[in-house]
Amino acid sequence: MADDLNLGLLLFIPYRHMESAVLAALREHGHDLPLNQARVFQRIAPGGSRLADLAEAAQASKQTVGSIVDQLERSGYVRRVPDPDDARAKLVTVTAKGQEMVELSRPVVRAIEATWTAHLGPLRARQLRAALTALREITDPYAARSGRG
Amino acid sequence: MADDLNLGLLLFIPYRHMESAVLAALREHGHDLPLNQARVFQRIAPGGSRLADLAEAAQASKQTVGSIVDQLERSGYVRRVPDPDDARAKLVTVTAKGQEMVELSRPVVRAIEATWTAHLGPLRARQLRAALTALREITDPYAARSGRG
DNA sequence: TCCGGATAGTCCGAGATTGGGACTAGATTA
DNA sequence: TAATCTAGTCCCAATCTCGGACTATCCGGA
Repeated sequence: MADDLNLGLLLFIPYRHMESAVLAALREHGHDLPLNQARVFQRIAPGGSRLADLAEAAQASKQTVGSIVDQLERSGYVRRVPDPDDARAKLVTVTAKGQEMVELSRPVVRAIEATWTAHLGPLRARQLRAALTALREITDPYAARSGRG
Repeated sequence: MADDLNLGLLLFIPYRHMESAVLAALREHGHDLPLNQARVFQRIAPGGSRLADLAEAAQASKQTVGSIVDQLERSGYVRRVPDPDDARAKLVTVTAKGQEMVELSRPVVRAIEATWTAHLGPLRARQLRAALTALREITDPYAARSGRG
């Protein structure tokens, strides 16, 4: 495995790095979000997402995601609102406090991306983003539905 | 978030895709490896890894990784051998059965990488791997130590 | 050489997490 | 209208996770 890691792990390593850094920064600002909550939270679409969609995106059961959303709701980051299109469903939406957290994370993400860009050079950094975005088309089953709102 | 996902999530999506595919393929061959076990297993260096190193790589506590290694050991995928350099330590090494699983996963990884290459074109695919490998230098705290053996 | 402090791994136990099964309410199809 | 499907929730048992404490061993200094 040493030098020739598979692309999967190669993707995971910087992902985890970014994730840890963002979570650490949020923690310093008083938002102590566990990993599982963060992973669900970041998947919420701008106009809100259904539980079942979040479960699919996070590849976890509805019960699991339901309990994570409970916690996010108790902490005030999200809210469940009725889905106007379907009375059975609810949309998990980001509250003002949740939005504040999103805003807080933005500069951290930008700073790390800047580090990466410095290391790779602007061209390769752009190419990286472009390649990953293209890859998403064939690797994100959730992508098709994520434009709600 | 919609179109302009942060690089973190952009990295995670194809990673998860690869991981699921490999695990599903292994399952079809009788190797039913849970996610947490797979994530530890894939971090074992060719010559064996210490528990503490695996814990750092997986960003989990020693106890957690210890119990995961217990399971991998019970299933016959790894073995603990004394570390010749330090009588306190043990090296977690991959057994023949574990190696078989590694071999089994190789073609699956290659197949998915081929799909990605087809989607991106050979040049961009090469660039992607190169960029990720370069990124590892500044995002993998474990990289320095991972060349054991 | 001996000793104090650091490190590798393990055991224990409590709290959190996860998901199967079953349920209600609402949608959809015939 | 009835049969069927789907969204979300409740209950509960199994599993997972990790802080704290412990033993064995290593390392550096006197």
